[in-house]
Amino acid sequence: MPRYNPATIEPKWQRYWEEHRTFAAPRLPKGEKLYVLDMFPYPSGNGLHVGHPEGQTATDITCRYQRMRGRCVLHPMGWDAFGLPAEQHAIRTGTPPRTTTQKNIDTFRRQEKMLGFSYDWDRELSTTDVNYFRWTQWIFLQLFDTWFDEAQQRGRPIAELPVPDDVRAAGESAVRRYQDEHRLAYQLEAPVNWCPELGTVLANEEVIGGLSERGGHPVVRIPLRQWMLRITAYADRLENDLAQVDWPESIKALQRNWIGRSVGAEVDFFIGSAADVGPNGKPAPAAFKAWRTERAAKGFPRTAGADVLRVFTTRPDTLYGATYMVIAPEHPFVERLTRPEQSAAVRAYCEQAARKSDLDRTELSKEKTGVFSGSYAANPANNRPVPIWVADYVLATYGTGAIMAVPAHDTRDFEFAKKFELPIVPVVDPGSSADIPRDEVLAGTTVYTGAGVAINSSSYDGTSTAEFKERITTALSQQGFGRRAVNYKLRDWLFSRQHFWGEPFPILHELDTDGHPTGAIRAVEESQLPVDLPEMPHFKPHGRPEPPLDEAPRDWLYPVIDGKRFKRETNTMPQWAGSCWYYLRFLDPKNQQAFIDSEIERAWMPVDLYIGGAEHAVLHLLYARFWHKLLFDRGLVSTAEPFRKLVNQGMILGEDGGKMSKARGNVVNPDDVVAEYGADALRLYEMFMGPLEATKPWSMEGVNGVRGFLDRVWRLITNERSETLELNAAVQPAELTGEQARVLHRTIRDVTGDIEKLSLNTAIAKMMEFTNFFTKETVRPREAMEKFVLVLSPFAPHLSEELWQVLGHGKTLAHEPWPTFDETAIKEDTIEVPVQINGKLRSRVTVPADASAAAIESAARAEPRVQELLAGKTIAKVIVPPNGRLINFIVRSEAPLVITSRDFQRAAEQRFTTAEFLLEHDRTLDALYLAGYAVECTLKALVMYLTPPATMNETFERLKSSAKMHYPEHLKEELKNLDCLLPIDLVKRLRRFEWSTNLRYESGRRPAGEVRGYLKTAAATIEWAKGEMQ
RNA sequence: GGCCGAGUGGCGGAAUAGGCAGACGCUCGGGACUUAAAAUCCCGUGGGGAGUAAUCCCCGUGCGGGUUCGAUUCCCGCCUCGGCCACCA
Repeated sequence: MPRYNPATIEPKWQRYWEEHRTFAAPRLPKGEKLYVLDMFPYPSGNGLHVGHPEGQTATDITCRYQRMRGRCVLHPMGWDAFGLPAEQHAIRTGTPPRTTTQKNIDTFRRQEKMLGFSYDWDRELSTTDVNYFRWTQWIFLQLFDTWFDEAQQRGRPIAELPVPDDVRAAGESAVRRYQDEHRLAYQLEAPVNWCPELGTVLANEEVIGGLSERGGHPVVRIPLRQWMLRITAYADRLENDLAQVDWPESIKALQRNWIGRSVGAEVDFFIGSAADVGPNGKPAPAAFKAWRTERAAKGFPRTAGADVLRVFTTRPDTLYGATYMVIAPEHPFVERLTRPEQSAAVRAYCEQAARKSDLDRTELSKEKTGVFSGSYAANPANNRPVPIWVADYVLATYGTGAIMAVPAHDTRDFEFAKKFELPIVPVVDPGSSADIPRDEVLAGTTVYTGAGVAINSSSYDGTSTAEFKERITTALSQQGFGRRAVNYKLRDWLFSRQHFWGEPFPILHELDTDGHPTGAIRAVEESQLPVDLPEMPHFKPHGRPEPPLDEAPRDWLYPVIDGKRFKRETNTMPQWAGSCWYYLRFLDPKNQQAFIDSEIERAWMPVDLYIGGAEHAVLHLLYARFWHKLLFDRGLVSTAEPFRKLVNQGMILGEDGGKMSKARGNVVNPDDVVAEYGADALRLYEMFMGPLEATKPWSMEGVNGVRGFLDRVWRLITNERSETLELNAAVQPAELTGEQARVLHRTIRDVTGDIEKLSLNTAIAKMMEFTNFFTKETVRPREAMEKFVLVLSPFAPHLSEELWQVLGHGKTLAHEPWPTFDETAIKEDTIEVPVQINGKLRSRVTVPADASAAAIESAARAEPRVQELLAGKTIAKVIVPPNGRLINFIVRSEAPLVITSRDFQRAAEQRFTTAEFLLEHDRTLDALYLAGYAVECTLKALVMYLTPPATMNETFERLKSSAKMHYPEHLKEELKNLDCLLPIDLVKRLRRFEWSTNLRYESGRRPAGEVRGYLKTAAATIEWAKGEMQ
């Protein structure tokens, strides 16, 4: 009694694939290559999550399909295994992170294999393998050895960096320092986010609202020496090259947003030296004049001197409206600019700001705070002195850390100016428009941030905002006061972490004879790589920002090279490092000579399809692209972009519709699902849930549903009643009937198209339709069954392999050619064409598939029901769309309206309303006309009545005269009968009636069939209205 | 506050170069088989209405407008939900 039993079938085929190395990819592609990649998982202690197989099944289906299409497919899997949890586990239990990590990897590998993905397991790698991270270190050395040539917009070897003569003259160590300042990997003493709880420094991206992203612990800012990567140098290319990749627009937008390019101008405001400032804190006019003259002669300096406050603005056109300036509390000039009388207030403010966490700054954002420094700068546009304030709404880390404040045209400046009663001078006239209170803008009581026409701007008055920007930027640079400038939100990448469980930096710090660092650093020789992690005696945090590796054994920590003692860099790299290039290592994972063989790289790159979660939409993808561009610039890879096509899978929610989490108790474990329903059912369900990109809730009933489908497929082909595994008797070597062929070929065509579009949920629906059809067939031609099994195989590979074997095949179907379809077999002889009348579906006609528009029309006209509906009507127009999939008759009624006084009389005799009477005698059009007319009259009357100063009598007279103009004589009688004057709550009642019926009817667009429903309402309304009037 | 995305039956979702709304699945209801149950198979399942019936009609894709012979699809204006960023000058 062999029923479908995934518990035996699935391990059997997994073993087969492994033994036969069915999915091993060659060193170099044979034929057309396809590189399909999943974002490799972090092997957490919780094991695989149902979210992982979602994207992985999609890539697996693509791979299995493309293999059968003859593509040479590379599909690898590995582990992003450095990370904090293993280290924290080590601190708690003393278990070395490598041990924990290995155990987790083993669990993940078992689970991945359990799901039957067609990975080439020979290429498995982990970022924590020494053989892997030695090359991560090697790439870091490339970053260390590269500077960015702005002019050429590319990274070049540091040896090619032009060194200014004065630096060269100052000696070798000056040159080295100059080079170190220009490397893509450089050190910086910077305020960093120190999290005492985690014992580490975090990147800005890892801090959310003043708390650590992981664990939610408080974070404080302290200065510390850090490694930085100069990603900002690549900002423009990272943005521009988005144009050449096939990624979702939303992800591109996220990246652009993160890079945050904005175009504007830098402008210098003169502050002068102490000697240039008068007793009131304002620059002395003479000094300012001298400065202006000097600037006109020398131009705008590259770096701002001490005599100016440099600002960045995207609105140089509002320069005349800059009535004050603001500098960040961390700005280097704060102390200098603070006048004695303000120093207590400023110091208190800055101390308070320093204590504030990011969270506080965000939460207090509603209320602006700040303090006057006592000093002034000179506005270069109008030569007026403007006060300089210190406020934390200006960020030290963006632009120059100082702004010119234009309260009339910037919301934040406006709020600030209001609070501190600073002058507000409008310089942009918004012009008259309905939504903008122009008067208030011109009075300075409302902020306006849009474009307009310049005012209060000297000779620029009347200039449009866009033109003004251009002109003033040009003028400023001619005068030496400013220049065009571009700014980015993107900051350089803080690349060091104070963890043990990460890649050590291949960097040595030179020590003097006393064992103190000299400040000089050098790279570890390539030949000395890898720098492995030392055995650590313990993993206890020592509570200082220095990394755990500071406690490493001395022989590791203090190497001696050429008789000189060094100290190793003890920071380690962040988890992002390993994931920045793993897609390259998969191509050549065992190479001991190079990070990748360049022939192999050229042959397989780029990644053709990359699928993973949207949580990596910004950071991982930006970092990886950055590294890739560096490698590209250094001639180490052949493509400018690593990932040609990117797809983000959506999140899978718990059955309760919330995010899966232990706390909610709604986590679904793949092991359980596979044990109960099988891996094929899990795979199929995850694809059937909905579109890949959508967020979808899990449903066990849904899993059960697709399992039912697999059961039906099993019964379709095998004989479940037999003792042994054998074919169902209905499966015979028979010719396909026309309909069978149509179903088969349509299924092949649709599934093929859907896989190409990654529309996998609809692909499965098509296969279900196939199964539903053939289940009813008593003869199931073998050919159809075989082709169907091949089509199903990318989705449910285990079941398909088993059925393929039952169908008599000796080896795996993984490399069988993908079935082709025959368009002529799909074509039906006849098609059913919907017939619309006035846009409403009324009937269908069956016509030959190749029928012309004229043939469709005559067939439609011949249809009895259509004839009935068109009887007595004039066909104004017939529409048949080019594809011939529909016909629409546009008709106008020319049925004469024959409502006579006799009708009214007889209706009254039979105690009907006139409308009811007409309806009773099948004179629906007349009845509708009457009803609509009556309702319209009622409405008109209502409107007139409600319009003062009309009295009831006046209203009635007006109504009658209006009726005289538009309506036939005999209907006026009915109007009189209505005697209409209505109470207010008729409005509600009428609203429910679609009174436009009348108008539409008059224009002939309403089909007669629709009349009855309206009529009832209308008749009832009239009746009710009459009642009201008594 | 900014950017992006989404609103369709009891549920997950189909269908958009504008053309039969609700494919496929779940749920639920009915039936067949069975001593019975499970399993399986068949039928029905957006709401409302008319009819003994075959069948027919009306409404219906978040709300309000618009374009069109025809709008879930396109345009304008809102509402709601979700995601990301958030004082970026």
